[in-house]
Amino acid sequence: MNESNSPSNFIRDIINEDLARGTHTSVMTRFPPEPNGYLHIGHAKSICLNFGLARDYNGVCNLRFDDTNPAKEEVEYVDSIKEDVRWLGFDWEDREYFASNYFEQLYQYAVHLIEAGKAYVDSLSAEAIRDYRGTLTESGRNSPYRDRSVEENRNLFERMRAGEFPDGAHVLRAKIDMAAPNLSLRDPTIYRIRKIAHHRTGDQWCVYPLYDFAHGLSDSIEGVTHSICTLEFENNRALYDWFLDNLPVKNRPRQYEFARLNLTYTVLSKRKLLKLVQENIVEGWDDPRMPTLSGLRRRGYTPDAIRNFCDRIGVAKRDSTVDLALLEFSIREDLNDRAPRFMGVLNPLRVVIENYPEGREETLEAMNHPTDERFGTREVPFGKVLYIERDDFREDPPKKFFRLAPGREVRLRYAYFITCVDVVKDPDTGEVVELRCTYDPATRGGNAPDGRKVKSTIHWVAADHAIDAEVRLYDRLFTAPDPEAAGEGDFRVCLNPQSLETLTACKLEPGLGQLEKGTTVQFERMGYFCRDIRDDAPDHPVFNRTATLRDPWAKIDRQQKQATRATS
RNA sequence: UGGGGCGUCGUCAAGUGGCAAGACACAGGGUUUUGGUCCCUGCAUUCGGAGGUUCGAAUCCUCCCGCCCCAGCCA
Repeated sequence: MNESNSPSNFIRDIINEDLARGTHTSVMTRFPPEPNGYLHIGHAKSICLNFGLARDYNGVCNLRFDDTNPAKEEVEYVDSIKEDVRWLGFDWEDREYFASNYFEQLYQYAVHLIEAGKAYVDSLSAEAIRDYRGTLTESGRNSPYRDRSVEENRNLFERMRAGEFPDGAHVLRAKIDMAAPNLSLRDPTIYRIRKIAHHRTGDQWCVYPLYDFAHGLSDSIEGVTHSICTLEFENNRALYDWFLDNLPVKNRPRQYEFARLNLTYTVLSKRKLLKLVQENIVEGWDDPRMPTLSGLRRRGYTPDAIRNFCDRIGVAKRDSTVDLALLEFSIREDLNDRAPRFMGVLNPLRVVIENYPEGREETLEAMNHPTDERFGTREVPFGKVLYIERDDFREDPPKKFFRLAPGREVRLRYAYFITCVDVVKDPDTGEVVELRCTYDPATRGGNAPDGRKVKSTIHWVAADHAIDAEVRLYDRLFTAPDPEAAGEGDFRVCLNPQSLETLTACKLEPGLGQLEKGTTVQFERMGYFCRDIRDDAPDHPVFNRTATLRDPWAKIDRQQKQATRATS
């Protein structure tokens, strides 16, 4: 039955059993976002779970917008949600539903409850209702309006719908048990008056159902079999069941809860993400530092990488926090296979090849992928003046530094061996501004006929053909593994000041000029970079760093620097 | 102090009475015209703790400890 390579989990166990026992003959799930924000990587977990289950069990998964609160919801969000789910690779076909489609049916269900003496109109204020609810350890008290007659309740509820009362004047409550130890059973509110236009139903309604009432019944209306939500709804399950038990429903869905995704160095709550956007801490919902799907997309993440990540993290009931390194691993793994290689110099250092003939130019052949020849090859221009990465040269090379240094020979990738013969510095600042090198013409293409080896191969770009570009180096948004805890409510105290470093003087090999927006490539030795879809212009290429490559040298370098700091 | 959940490697996570999968991370080594990729190797005598049942327990029982969720007319 399970034909995918998605790992098993407790929900699959339940479905297997339901199918084996004949409780269900088919599976229907649903992804039920509230259109009040953009989707993030945590939603991706839910999407992959729900759509993945439908796919593997030959069932279907509906997309249903849980739009019962007109005060918070907007069409902008429904549009972005659809785009993101589609981008992730899932298809809800014609099953695009809205809880608001069921408002009339839901209203009738509420009337049914009233007529059965199981719901009443309460006229207590919000504060009074809270007061009457009791506490975690003390039971609540019945509202003085709890025993209104069916007639009176029906009449009042009709007039609520008709708009006769202002917001807050009355609510409809389920009559359950004010002494229930489970607070969600203490006569929960199921309808409130909200004289606000709804993004889909306009001003057709001024009473709106609450989540607990609308959700399970919407599941039932659609024929959902397994309604999967996150752990914080476990207490609500009793209420979910109560409505289904007390109303004449045709289908009987069951709710199951799994642990929501937490990621280190990341916040994943819509409220907090909204705050990052509203306070301009980031540049929008699709800022490449955001864990939103639109942000990850703009960063250069692929749907495959995200889906693989979701498969790897599993589905269970215990609260957990996944290491951000696993997400990074997933994108590197995917991009390693599919990203064509190029050379790009981020922090250029000018190099003049002294023995290379003045005015001469040649093109060299480079592989577009080191192990997959289907990517083919390309020509890269070479000349007397080049740029190399500033980090690839050290005047006083520390131990284990294999790259260029005075007197040292390295290989220019796909080109020649060069040796540094002189260092030119700015007379005022002492800054290295140029390297004078010699090349060995016999090493064209990168191999020495005499078999001699070099310890390092570095990337380069020919000065005369380089294109100028802006490159944005992104890093984690927070410095603390748990930004929520670290900030004690204010996660802004642990914002990473280096989460964005903009480099404006980058030199890229000419082939990169034609690269389509939104495509991700590897700048050899530097990482994966995605051509920006928003700020890029023909005369102003912009690249976003998707991820760095694994970089053992960076670690060694850091350790060495720490060691010298400790001894001095 | 009420109710609902959860505790297996640094982080995720299999395991459902027969003797601790896998992944990431980490640490070594090999290959390499990316200090990338790839390939080897190592990494829980132990499953929150203590008792008990059993020939045998992470799995069953008892007690204890810890963590999460619930007092919106939010979802």
